[in-house]
Order: sequence, then structure tokens, then C-alpha cells
Amino acid sequence: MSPRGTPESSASRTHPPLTRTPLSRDRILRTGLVLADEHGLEWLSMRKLGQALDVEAMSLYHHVSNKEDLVDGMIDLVFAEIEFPVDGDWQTAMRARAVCVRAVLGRHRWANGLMESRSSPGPANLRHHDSVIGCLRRAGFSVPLVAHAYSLLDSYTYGFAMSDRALPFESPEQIAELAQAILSRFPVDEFPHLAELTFDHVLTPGYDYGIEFAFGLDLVINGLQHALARAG
Amino acid sequence: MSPRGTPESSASRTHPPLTRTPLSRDRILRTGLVLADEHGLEWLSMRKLGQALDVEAMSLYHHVSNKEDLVDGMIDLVFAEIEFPVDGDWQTAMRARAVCVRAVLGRHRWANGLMESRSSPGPANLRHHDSVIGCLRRAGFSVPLVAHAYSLLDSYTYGFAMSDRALPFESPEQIAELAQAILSRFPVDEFPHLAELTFDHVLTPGYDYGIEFAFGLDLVINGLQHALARAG
DNA sequence: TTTGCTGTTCTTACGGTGTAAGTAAAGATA
DNA sequence: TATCTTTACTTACACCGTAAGAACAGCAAA
Repeated sequence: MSPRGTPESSASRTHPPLTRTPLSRDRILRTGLVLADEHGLEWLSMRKLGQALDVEAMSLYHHVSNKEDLVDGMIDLVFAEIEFPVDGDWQTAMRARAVCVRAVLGRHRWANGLMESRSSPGPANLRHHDSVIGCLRRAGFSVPLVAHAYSLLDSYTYGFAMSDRALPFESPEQIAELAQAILSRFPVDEFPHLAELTFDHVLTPGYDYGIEFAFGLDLVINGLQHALARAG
Repeated sequence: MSPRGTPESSASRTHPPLTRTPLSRDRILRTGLVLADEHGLEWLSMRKLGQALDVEAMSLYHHVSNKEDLVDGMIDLVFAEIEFPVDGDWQTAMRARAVCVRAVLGRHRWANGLMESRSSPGPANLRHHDSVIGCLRRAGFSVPLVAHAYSLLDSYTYGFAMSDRALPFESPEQIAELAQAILSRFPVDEFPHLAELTFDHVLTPGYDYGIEFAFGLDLVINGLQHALARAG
């Protein structure tokens, strides 16, 4: 109805700042990140993002060329959170990287399928890739072997993070309930092996899906170590 | 403007069939699958789907409770396309399964991030999981080891399919152009290792990203074989 | 101080989306 | 034939991304 800023702008005539922190690309991206973390990327719209910044939706377009650009920027913020020790042996570096990626994607679940499929990757994205490749090269991996290792490590890490997201952080009771609900839609013993795995293992008290991550990661890194030794 | 069916329905008063094949859940799902393959899932809307079926959008809601249900059904059609030999040794079975999953996801790229994250999996989905687990159990994998193996295989396969999608089917020239465009946005030698890998290997004539898949798959299966031997 | 410019914000509008609610017609059953 | 059930259609609503242009800010030059 009435222009939103009216009271503030009349106040601002006396002392200009203080009424509104100016918009900026960075502020937009960070707010988008927080909102997407909280509500999911699907929930986030330009209007809601503008509302959170106390601004109309169209104002955002002066700092962000469209929604894809917005998401690109948010993804690059996520990449910037990924860290790992570059000195030391490549095994611990790669293990730490994978663990960190999983943790970061746990914080920003909406980012999960989007990390690799950006058609215009940001600087943090490229910087991260570069340092991973550099770490492997320094450890003696040949260029073709780096391509193999990189593909394998990334596929496993991102793939695991995807399944990770499938199981929400619900309590064990909720997971059990969900599993019951799914399997009870079908005749008993239609899926005996699935039922066995579910009820005799996954729903066992103390089971944590996270432990599967370490198993696969160690197996992959071990395999790469052998491949490196064989090639070197 | 005028009701769509008017001429047909007056004709149908004399001989009822022939004017319009009736809607059904299956027909809706299959049409949605074809359209999503052709244009992507984002493109697909209830209105466009209805249009392809020569029906108004709201008519679909009598066979599908909402769009999520539609996607659930489409995903289960995708699962139904996954096949692998259940007899024979588990290594060839699991290798064939992974290759098939990759091929299927290549045909239905829109399905990629959605295969595992359905909160109400369909029968083909559960059947597939059950037969994978059964195959491993028969090969002597303990229940906990099945959980490890399953998680690892799935993470790798789906994760690879995701990166796969990132590189579209473009010609090598197009890929080279894209890589040039990306790296030229930044100072030369800001990402030396990335540049080396890209220009000295990936953009080399004859390079096919698909070969990376076999490397990782063999490594994973080999590792599982050792784990099985160690446990057995 | 006034003028004019430049960049940021707001307003309005358009064509799209998923789907709730109610209507009409056709098929099945009695 | 009369009634009930299923299926399709119509209308409507709130929301989406964003194009186009108006209004307004801050600031440099006159």
C-alpha cells in the first residue's frame, strides 16, 4: 500500500545512514544461503528473498542477473566452505576433503545435486578443484590417473551425500516408522532380503548410516593407493 | 474457447470408442516420461502434460494425486528399466547392474538426483533393491557387509551418473569451447593444475569421460572382493 | 545552490505454475 | 429407467520469474 520506506526515509533526511544497510551481491547471496538452509531451495523465491532483505524482489536484479545466477553464487559460497590440509600425504588430505564435503553438504542440503552441474562454476569451485588435482599430482599421480582418481572420489562423495540426504535427520523411531510404513504397503515377504537388511541391521539400535561412509572412503583410497603403486 | 471435445463427443454418441483413448495412470506416467526425456523435468507442467494427452490439466488429478505423485510414478518406471543377471557370480552381476543404471540414467537424465530421494518408493524400486541385496547375500556377504557394499556401489553409480549429466552430449569442439570460456574468465595460471588436466588430457582427441566409469567400478568391486575374502 | 547524471529501488504487468472447488457428462448398476 | 460413481472440464486463486519503465537517491560540475 504505502511505500515501505516512508517513515525511514523521512527520518533519513536528518541522518542518512542507519535506516537501511545497502544491498550488495554478497549480502543477497548470504541471505539466500541462510534461507535455503532453513527452508530448502524450492521454497526460496525472489520475492521471499527480497522480503527477508526488506526490499522488493526486482531490486535484487541489479546485483544478480537472474535466479540461476543467484544459485550459482550461492553454490560458490558452499564451495568456499570446503577445506582440507594440502600438506601431508594425499590419503589423509583426500579423506579429510571427503569428510568435509559431506559435512558441508549436510549443512546445505539443497546444494546437493547442484555442485557439479553448474554450467558457469565460480572461483571457489575452480580453486577447490585445482587444489585437489594439485595435491594428487604432487603425490605422484600421472595426469590420466588423476582423472581416474578425481572422478572416483567425487562420484563417491557426492553420491553418498545424496543418499545421506534421503535419510533425514529424524530420530531412529521415526525412521523405523517410515520403514514400516513403506514395507507394509506390500505383501509380507515380497521383499525378504530388503526386510532382513532393514529390520535386522539398519533398525538395530546404535546403527548409524554415517559409518558406511568411512568404509567406502577407505576402500576407495586404498584402491587408489594400489593403483598408484602399480603405475609408479 | 469452445469445449474441446464437442465434435468428437457428438460423433461418439453413434459409436462410443475410437474418439479418444481413455486416460489412465499408466498412460499419464509414460507420457510424462517421454516428455521429460525430451524436454527435461523442469519443462514439464501439468498443463503441458495434459495438452500432450489431449486433456485438460485438472483431469490428470483423477489418476495422480499431485505432481510429486506423478514424479514418483515416473521414477518407478525408470527403476523398472534396470535389469541385471541374477545368476552367475556377484561381480559380473553388480558390474552389469551399474552399467545398466548408468545407461538408464543416460536415457532419463531428469531422473538423476531423484532416484534415491523418493520418500515413497514404488514397487519396481523396492524390487530392484531387494534383488541386489539378495544377490550379495547369496554370494556370502554378511548382512553388515551387504550394507557397506550396497551403500558404496549405489553412491558411486549414482554419483558418477550425476557428473555424467554435467558434461552434456555435446561434441568435443563444444566441450573445448566451454572449457576455454570458463577458464578464460580468470587470470592465466590461476588454476594451473586444472588447466593441465583439462587441456593435456580431457580435451585430448579420443578422450571419453565414460572410461572413467569402468576404472572406478572395477576398483570398487575389487575392493569389495577383498573385503569379502577377509571377512569370510 | 542548482542542475543534471548515474545507479539503485519500486511499481506495474505478463504469462506461466500447481491445484482447490464446483460443474457437467458419461458409464455402471439397480 | 433411475440412481450412483467415475471421469473430464471450467473457473479461480495465490504464487512464480522477470521485462519495462517510473521514481528517487547520491554526487559532480556549473
